[in-house]
Amino acid sequence: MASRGKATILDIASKAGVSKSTVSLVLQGSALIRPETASRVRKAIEEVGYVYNRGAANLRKAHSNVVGMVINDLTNPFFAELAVGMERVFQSAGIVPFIANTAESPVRQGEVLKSLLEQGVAGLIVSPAHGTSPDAFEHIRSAGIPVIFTMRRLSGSRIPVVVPDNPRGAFLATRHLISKGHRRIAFLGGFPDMVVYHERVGGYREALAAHGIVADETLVIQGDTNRKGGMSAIDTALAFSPAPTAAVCFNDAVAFGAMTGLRKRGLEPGSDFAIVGFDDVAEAQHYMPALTSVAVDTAGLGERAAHTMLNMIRAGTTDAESHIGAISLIVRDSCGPDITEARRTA
Amino acid sequence: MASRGKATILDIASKAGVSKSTVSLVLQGSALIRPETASRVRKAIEEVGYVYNRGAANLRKAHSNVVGMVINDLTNPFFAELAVGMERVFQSAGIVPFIANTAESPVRQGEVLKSLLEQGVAGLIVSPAHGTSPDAFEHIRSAGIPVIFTMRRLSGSRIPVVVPDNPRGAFLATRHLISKGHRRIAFLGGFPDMVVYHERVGGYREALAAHGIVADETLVIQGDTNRKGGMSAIDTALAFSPAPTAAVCFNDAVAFGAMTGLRKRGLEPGSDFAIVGFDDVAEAQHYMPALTSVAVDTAGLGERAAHTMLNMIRAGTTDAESHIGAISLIVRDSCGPDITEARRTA
DNA sequence: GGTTCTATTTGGAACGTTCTAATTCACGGA
DNA sequence: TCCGTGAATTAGAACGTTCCAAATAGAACC
Repeated sequence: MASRGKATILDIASKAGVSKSTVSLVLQGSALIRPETASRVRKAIEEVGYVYNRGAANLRKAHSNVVGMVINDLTNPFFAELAVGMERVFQSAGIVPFIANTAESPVRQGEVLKSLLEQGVAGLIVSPAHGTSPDAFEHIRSAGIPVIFTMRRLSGSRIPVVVPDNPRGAFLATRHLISKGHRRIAFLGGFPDMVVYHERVGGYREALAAHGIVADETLVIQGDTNRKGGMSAIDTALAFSPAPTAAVCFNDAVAFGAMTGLRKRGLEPGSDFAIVGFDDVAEAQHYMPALTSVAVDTAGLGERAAHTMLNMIRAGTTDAESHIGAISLIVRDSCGPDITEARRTA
Repeated sequence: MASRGKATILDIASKAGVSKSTVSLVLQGSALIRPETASRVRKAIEEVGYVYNRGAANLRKAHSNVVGMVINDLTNPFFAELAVGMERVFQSAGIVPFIANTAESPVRQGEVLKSLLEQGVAGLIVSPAHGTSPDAFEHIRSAGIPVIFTMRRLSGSRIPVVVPDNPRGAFLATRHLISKGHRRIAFLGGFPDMVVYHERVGGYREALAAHGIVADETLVIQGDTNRKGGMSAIDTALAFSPAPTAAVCFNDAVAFGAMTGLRKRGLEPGSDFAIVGFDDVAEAQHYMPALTSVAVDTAGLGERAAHTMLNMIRAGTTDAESHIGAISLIVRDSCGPDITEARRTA
């Protein structure tokens, strides 16, 4: 049946024999109205199947209850895990996160952002698409809407950031390979126009330097930060002579790709070539061989970002402390045993 | 600087020296207003950094431009792929999909749905959480909001559905194993309160019957539809005597779990035990061994669902044809070579 | 009975759009 | 001069909420 026009606060007011103001108060759980009246109103609400019109409310209220999560690649399970961590926090604060995917396209990102803004979001948590210009966000921020970057940052931007300790992570990963006896170690994936890339490559170089190994710049191989990028990067790496015996990968996706690439050439990851990943996605521990990776506490970062956002919203500010999350190296099987002196120089 | 109150249509009207009606018309790209005036207005819009208030507009307009995608498990890359397919279609129609995750919890799903409805969505594409009661959605539908189920259906519901041909997929998968010489074939994962489960188990049974194999009901092993579920299901399966030599898995996640479980017991998937998955997620072809799986054309299903939704919105109806997507078996390495008579009866 | 409280309830003006029904203006024809 | 026409613009009433200020009803006090 469902009458075409949806029920409004007015309908339920007349049904309950009170004024619209009273209904509004009940909806907001105000202590002002008499419990008895309140329950009568609630009953009426139930009966007509009323649904609250948040758009109308936001017209009067200062801010909405939705924050946007703008994510550059939803098919990377890493971001899904991040989203899940955030949702937990937001849920209990009564605010609803809407997730939008930009598929790594700045254009798409612009559209998505526009929509979210039109919808009147209270804040934005963003992992910016590759190639984003920083202005876009400064603009939003200076309009008074809190923005947090997560996992990626834009150079020169003053927007608060929640990221893992990338340099340290890459340092630990590299040091691990060195301690296993490797000397020719490649770095696979990523592009120099991402800040994260410099952070991770920086940690890698630092570790090499700290152990007196001269970095061979040809072993730093750029590429897409997904499986495919990993497969082609490992091909490039193995073409050098002498070839590297190990690689630190930009992230786990690249690492999985690199491992597949090794197998294609008849090399077994772990025993023939050591691989370390970054992110420690759920899949890492189930892979064959299980992937040694830098764990970034994804869900924790998500929660942290969500909390920070909550505080910004409550305080009505667009400023916040950035957070650099602790990382840890999870050693599994993909680096194999220590290599012998013979192989090292082979 | 950014003055606290955001600019409205009125501000830009006075700035451009026209009425608010004119501005509104310009915003909607009406042909009524003189191009010269239009560009003057657009200039003013640009200058003040005006952002459209869709909430206010929706108060007058019939329906909004957002549809909700409610997904039961965003960490399953399968759903991310599905979402990506939908987004492509919606984007070009000027409508914005907001994604929300229910983490397989009916309670969470209820909350998410409530929010979406309050936000005034034009439609809902839902992969219902495990344990959802059908009433929840009939309710929404009878309020005039188009709902489509995707990937999963609820028994007894009249809501249109976009799903792969599950019985056929399971049939093909099972037949493939039979043709390889297997006779004791398990079915791993899923629960009988999901319609999909019955569809897939049904296809499995049908294939067995078609080849004159008596189904052993103990080999149909229920469990969670994720990696962990797969690991425990394979354990259960191998405890039987005689043990099965092959398994059809509820989905790829279960298949990956099962393969990990096999390795834990020193069995090699492919050569020692044959595995077929369902969904053919991107990872399937990169796994070791590459997973034989039933491809469901994920992106295509997503596009189909989105198109159907678009039509429903435009036609103002809550009815639509259901769509059963064609499937195909992708044969890779996880079923190994044909088994010998000797092993079959071992 | 009149006052002053307190506890509830309510009217009405926003909020930023859209949309219908005017209004205005310039022009050509009678 | 007056009228009709059509193009361009506009006033003003919605839309469904919130929230301030004000109203109402008892109860308590003198």
